[in-house]
Amino acid sequence: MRYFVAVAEELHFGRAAQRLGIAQPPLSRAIGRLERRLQATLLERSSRAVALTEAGAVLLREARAALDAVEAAERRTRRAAFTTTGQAGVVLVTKAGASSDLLAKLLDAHAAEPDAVTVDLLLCGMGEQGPMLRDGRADVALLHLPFDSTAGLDTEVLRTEGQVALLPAGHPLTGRSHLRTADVTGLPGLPMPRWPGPDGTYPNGPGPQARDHAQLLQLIALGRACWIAPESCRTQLREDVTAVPVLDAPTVTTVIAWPPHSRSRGVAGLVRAAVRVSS
Amino acid sequence: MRYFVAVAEELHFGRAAQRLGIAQPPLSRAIGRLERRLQATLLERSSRAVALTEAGAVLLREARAALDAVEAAERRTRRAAFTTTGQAGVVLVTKAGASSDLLAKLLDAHAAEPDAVTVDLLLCGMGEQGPMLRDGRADVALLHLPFDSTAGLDTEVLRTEGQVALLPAGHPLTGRSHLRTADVTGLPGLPMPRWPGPDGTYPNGPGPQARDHAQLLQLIALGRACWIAPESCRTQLREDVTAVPVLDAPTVTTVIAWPPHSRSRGVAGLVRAAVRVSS
DNA sequence: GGCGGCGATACCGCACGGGTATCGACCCAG
DNA sequence: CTGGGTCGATACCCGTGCGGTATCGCCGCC
Repeated sequence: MRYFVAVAEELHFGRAAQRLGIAQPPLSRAIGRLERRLQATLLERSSRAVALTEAGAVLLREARAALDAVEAAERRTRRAAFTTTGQAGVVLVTKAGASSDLLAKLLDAHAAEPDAVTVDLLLCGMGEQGPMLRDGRADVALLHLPFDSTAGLDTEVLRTEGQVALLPAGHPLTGRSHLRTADVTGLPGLPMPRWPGPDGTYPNGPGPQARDHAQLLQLIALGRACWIAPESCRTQLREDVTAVPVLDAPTVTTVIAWPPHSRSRGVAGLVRAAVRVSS
Repeated sequence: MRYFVAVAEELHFGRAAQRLGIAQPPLSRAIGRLERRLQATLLERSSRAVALTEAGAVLLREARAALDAVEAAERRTRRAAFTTTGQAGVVLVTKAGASSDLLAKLLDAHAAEPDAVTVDLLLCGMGEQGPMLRDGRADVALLHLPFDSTAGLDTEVLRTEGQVALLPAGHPLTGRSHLRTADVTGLPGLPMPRWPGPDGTYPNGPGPQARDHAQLLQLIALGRACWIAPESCRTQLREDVTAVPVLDAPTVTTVIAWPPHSRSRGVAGLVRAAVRVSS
């Protein structure tokens, strides 16, 4: 299955074999065997190009999920065995820099519980929490609707908040008590920065490039950019950046999420602490 | 992994090997290899009994999910390949006898769509829809909250309804315009029937045994039982069974659900038809 | 203390997965 | 039109791994 996913992604047996660290002939045979076993034509080979069939597309989706599941099984078991203390640790993943105030309260409250298990923190980029939960690198996540997807996860809502515009201190708009989205998009000289996607490349378009929150805040402080972010980011602002509420920006909901089948005692305890802190 | 799940469920190498159709020594070695590969002690062998360790319990949960995922991948791919028409069929699973009016409307509406795919129906017992979706025997399900769990599934609400008490025609309570739960529990001579669990055995206690809806209705008509069911069951009632609203019974919500990663074109079309029909 | 149940170990054979060499089909350039 | 180059399939060989049978070691129990 790993083999098939590699070929389906590369659409090229040679490159796929290279990526898998094996030679090309065994790969061809493995795919052939898989097709015979499933009684399905997965790939259309036309001697110059390789294309996915309908059934191949189905298998690609399902196989990715299945591979994630076995990877998760391995990783979680390894971790469970490694923490020999009897208390299995739990890995909590969240976007770097998001909800840090809530996170701190959550960790404090949880550590104070009598039966608290060890919590390892894992910070990631935007939208990577889902895959992390699916393949077992993490057990619980903090997500932010509507940006992250909770598909396939169990969740508890922790808080909802409005958003604020981040502007250079002293900018004319900082005198206003509130703004609308239209006020801060297309400001001359204050574009929204571009973020790198999951593949590390920046989208085309105007605006400076920012790799993390520190760079973003510095760009704003220098008067080269503006941004819209959840209210709670105010606790992490520098003095030379000002926040002004944006009334019509979408409300941000912070939720704690976990894969439904892996609700271990450790996960359950952390979730309980989270809802208690947030209410 | 299949081997480990078998051993973990039987807690006995000999029986597990028998169930797997292999001899006992290879099974012992396979588990040993797995433990070495994961660097974890999964089972506590004390020469007279086998017990799960903490890590073993984790792996059991995760391995079940993983095995379901690969089984689902195999099944869905086979089905996608088998329907050679270009249009991949979709399997819809629901509890036998539940929401049959809505189901009929849904199937009609969907069949009338221009790009409708083939829909195969699969009827199952109570609470079996989740596993069916997980291991690929079905692609979409009709669930009924709060009885079924939607953990790990994407859903759309189709309708919510109250519940009614099913009583023999002519019973004194059928004169009332509405009832409360307490009115129908513990009625002398009219107990709630017992249903077989997933393992096929009946729970202990009073009340007659009923294996399906026809038996249930007959028991009610004969004045030997009563029952509480969603309102929509009225369309399937016999003349000798009367329905009376129960005000404080929990509201039943019918939802259409599917595994989030497998939202194929066929599934999406069926869901669209469902929400259109229900609104 | 001997017997029986149960998991682990020893040893053997086959079959499957991987590697190298080569073929056959096709595109393209000259 | 033909030769080189690319790419997947095939042929053949080898080693490892998995499964089977026989047996051991341990422990509870009659």
